[in-house]
Amino acid sequence: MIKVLIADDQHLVRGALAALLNLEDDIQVVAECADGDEVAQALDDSGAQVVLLDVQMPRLDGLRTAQLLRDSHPEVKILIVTTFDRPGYFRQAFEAGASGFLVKDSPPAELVAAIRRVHSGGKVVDPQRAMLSVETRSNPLTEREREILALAAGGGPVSQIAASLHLSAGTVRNHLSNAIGKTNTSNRIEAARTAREMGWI
Amino acid sequence: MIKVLIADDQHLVRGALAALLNLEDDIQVVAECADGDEVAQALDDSGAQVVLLDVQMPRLDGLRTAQLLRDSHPEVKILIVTTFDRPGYFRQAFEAGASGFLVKDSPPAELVAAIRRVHSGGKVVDPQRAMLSVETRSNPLTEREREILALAAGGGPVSQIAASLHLSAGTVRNHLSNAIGKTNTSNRIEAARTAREMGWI
DNA sequence: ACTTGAACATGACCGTTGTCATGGGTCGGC
DNA sequence: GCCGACCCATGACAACGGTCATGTTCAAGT
Repeated sequence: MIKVLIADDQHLVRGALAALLNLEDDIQVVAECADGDEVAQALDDSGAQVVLLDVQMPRLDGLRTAQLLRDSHPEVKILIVTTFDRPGYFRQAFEAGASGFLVKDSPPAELVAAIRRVHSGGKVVDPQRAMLSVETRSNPLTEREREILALAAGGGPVSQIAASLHLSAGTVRNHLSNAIGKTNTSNRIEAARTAREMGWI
Repeated sequence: MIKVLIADDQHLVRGALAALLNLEDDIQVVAECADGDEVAQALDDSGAQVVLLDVQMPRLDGLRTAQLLRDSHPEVKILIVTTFDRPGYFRQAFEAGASGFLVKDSPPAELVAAIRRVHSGGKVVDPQRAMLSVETRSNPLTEREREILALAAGGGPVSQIAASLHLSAGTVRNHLSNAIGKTNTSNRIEAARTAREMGWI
């Protein structure tokens, strides 16, 4: 019997997934969490062997939760589930020690198959995702551009970014302009967003 | 036995909800759709009595689907389900003829209760949502502001908006400035977004 | 009839933003 | 050593965006 913990902030989805998995003879949902920061405690109480983590959660998201569990509960297998298939999520998931990555678009059968494979020590990659990830070119942004773009994502004015980096405003604008060009966007906000989606920052 | 149709673009969520509902003795999921434009056909084939519509769907979203079903299948009860509880969704759902509105944060028991109540001819409103909806002030935007804001949402330059309305660029900017003030935002894009979320456009 | 207030339209003003041309560093290959 | 390629930094410049002050129209209230 495979003991599973489900972490998803949407109560309905959480319950529905539990119902789905409990239909399987060899799978049992032993705990549910609405946020990442409840997972560690719930793991100790329930003794789950596989953890299903949704990326989007209010306080502690799935990716950071995975990082923490990797240290505190290294024996537990982690399966990341997400609504949006951004290349950045995919990369970060495995860097955070996850054993599998699944999109919520996948058929239910794939989820149960993934849980079994992960439980037996294997890795799970949505083949469609893997293809897309390969063709995603590696980061074309320079160090400075990444740094500035990350700050620009906060929405603050250029002058503030410049001040915090001890640069002139013109320099910051220039780096942003380069980043905008490289991301095929037309302003800093879109540039920051797509860079994040591509896993470049 | 209550026959239910589920429309949700995420395969996993769809299957999980079906599993959850099929656990109930008096409820049976007879059809699943990945998009709103499949619903009418699936309804004819399955004879479902209650339709579960997710708001977010790629081609034909849940709200528009509800509008169409209201005419083509007036006897079918509609339950709108959504991830994000924007006041606009709530209002539009009932204008589109839905009998119920539920957020995916609700506990699973509330979903089955809602299906039973809707099936027996009642209306279902998440009490928490109803409160929030009442306190949402009615549309503070003027006719012109709404019109311009809707165009601005497309992201086009001011000059283009001005041309399509036969106005000067300055006038358009002025209306946008007013709308920005009324929405407590700091640029046209945010203003358009929150106006849409509030159901003002 | 007069006043008041709201919605609309317009142009001026100024800060912000993105682009460009330029120059100074560093690194690797010829 | 020399040269080209690359990254970084900077200021000039033009375009865009939001705010403001002003003027007009129209409907409601007095």
